[in-house]
Amino acid sequence: MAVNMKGIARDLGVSTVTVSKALRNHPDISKTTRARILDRVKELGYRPNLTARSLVTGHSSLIGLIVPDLIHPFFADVAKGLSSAVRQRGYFLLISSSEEDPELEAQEIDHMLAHRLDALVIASCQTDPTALRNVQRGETPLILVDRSFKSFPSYFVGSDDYAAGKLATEHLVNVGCRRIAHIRGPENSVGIRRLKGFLDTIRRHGLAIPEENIIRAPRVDVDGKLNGAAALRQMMALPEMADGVFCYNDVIAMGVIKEALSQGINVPEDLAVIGCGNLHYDAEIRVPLSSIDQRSNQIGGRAAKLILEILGSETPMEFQDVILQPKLAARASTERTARSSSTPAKTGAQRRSAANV
Amino acid sequence: MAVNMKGIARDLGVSTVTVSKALRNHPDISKTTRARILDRVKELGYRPNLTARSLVTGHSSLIGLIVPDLIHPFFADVAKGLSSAVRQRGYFLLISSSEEDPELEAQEIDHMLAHRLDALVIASCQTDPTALRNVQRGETPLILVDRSFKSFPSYFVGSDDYAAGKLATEHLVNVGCRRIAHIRGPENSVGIRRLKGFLDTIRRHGLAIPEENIIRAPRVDVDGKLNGAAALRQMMALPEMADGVFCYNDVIAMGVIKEALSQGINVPEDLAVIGCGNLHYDAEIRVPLSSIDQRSNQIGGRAAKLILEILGSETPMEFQDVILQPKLAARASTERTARSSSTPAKTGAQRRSAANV
DNA sequence: TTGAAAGCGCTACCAA
DNA sequence: TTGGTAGCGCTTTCAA
Repeated sequence: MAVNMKGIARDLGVSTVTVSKALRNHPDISKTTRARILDRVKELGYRPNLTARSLVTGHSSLIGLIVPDLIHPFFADVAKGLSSAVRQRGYFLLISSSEEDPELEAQEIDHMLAHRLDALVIASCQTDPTALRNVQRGETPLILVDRSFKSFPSYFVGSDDYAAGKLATEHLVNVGCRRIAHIRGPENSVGIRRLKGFLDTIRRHGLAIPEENIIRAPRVDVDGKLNGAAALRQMMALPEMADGVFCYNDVIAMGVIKEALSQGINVPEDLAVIGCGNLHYDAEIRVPLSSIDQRSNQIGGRAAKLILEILGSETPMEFQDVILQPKLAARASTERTARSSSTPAKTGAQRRSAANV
Repeated sequence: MAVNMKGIARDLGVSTVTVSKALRNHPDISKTTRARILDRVKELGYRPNLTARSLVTGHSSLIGLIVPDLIHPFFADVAKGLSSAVRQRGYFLLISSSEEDPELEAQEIDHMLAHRLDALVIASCQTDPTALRNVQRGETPLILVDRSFKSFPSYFVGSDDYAAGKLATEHLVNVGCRRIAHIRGPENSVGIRRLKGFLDTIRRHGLAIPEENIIRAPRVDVDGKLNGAAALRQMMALPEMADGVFCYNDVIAMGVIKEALSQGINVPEDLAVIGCGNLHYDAEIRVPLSSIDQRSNQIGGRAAKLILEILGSETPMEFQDVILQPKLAARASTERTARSSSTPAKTGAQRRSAANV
């Protein structure tokens, strides 16, 4: 790798400029010269130093991606889609995880920008958008994915979380649930919108929502299973237990199902459960999980498309939101025939004693 | 971001050299000068251009990682471990997926090297190591993970696949299996060593291995579930069906279990099933899956440690292998009391008709 | 303690 | 069609 353009130029008795142009298929190099140069390049296994090129051209062919968790299948999906879409245009992805820590995320943003990225994609865990605002002050286009911020206009690619909440809740109503609970997510755009979709749908159907049927689960994306189980126990402690529950994500839903079964509550007969994300947990779990597919596999690709547009446009482009429509994926965990809401419900206590027989 | 050292130097009436030194805590800058500079830097939100720095220093603070699949939980684990370990030292990860395509992998290697990485980590899908040999000819340290190559010495971090095969098979023997099948993986170091661990263990116990009990599954890491199901049907077609099976990975094992249950074969009573990888599929599947934990969460961290050693060492370091020892994770899919091998076995045909009753 | 000069490997610009 | 010159933003070296 110690070989550089100067060396090749010297070997062939041409100038570095000629080599440079030949390598980039510049039209004003003669066929024979180009051939000579390419031959030598191949012979030496030479590759132009992209660091040097970046310094001159001002673009790095690097796109940054910061996600809260690299292992989470949703973000892995996003990363994969983004990576494969930009690869074809010669970009690489600089990936980093914020571990759901706003402070760490801010540091990583700062560090990434020092690498002079051509674009920065973030599924941000910030509670307020100050750090992101700083990015926008610079010259690196910022694309938010999954999570956005009120009163912070930006490019955004994500799914319609309000619609997700609506779809899930509507589905529970359709299969006959009348006392529907929601295990809600964090105080970010995603959690808030899913909750709103839930509430509006419940209201539209004239159903009641006792305050205590909205359950708050901490750290939903990390300890989901444990939190789901805990949330279920919380639900059972209520005087009138729900007959359906919309869970913020699939992992929580799985925790709910597991705990329900071990407490003698039948899913879906006693409790219909639906998650959100549709993240490959479908097939082998004991009760295949109904979920809302939020198109995680498309988000990366759409973000890539948006980035390429932004980078290709001469004049500054206006911010835009790309909102993907979620889709119901109904499976066994909500598969029951609609029954009348007049069926008297067992209380949590009743259920528990039934389970202990 | 249009701000650079020259600007700061001009503003403060010092030279760029002074600014540069102050930023890197060079000892020979006076306290007051340094303070003045750092103040101004903070005021402007200035960050040194790492591209320019790289060009001069010759190192990029970039580490490349190429894996066959970004979504595969094993590689996601590796990526996460690697990323978090090198982050603290100021490195970023340039990540790319080869999609299990050797040609594409070779291209990506080439492209990555053009970015003048400080190290390159690959879970390679090459069938022969020529492309990797080319990397070693250059100056970028190459670290293989998960998969290695015979007669290609290099730095390597992975788990002991022979031991994994041995552990899994030993466990099946211990729970009473006597006709043990293996759904084998690809013709790479991982597949071959797990197979060898399997074969040696079977032999050591004086058990028979009819040729047809070693089943070959294509594309094990992509269509695992389908292939697992197909492999099970293949097993059922044999005159004497196995009573235990060691599957190359967890996803195949899940496919086997699913198909077995739907064919009326009880797991683990009729067929004990063990996978390999221990990749978070444990809890909610119908029959919790026994597996071999291959320490995927440690591989990235160990690779990082090795890289930092290599980069820190003045003299060229010798190649070394870091081999992590796998561990049995026994769960329900192999949980049966050892029974005598004299129990007559149903044939696949008999089982099938039983299932159709 | 500070800074002038040189140069990392490449590309842009303009002249030949 | 070719190439000399300048310079991207920084660090290194060495002289002041």
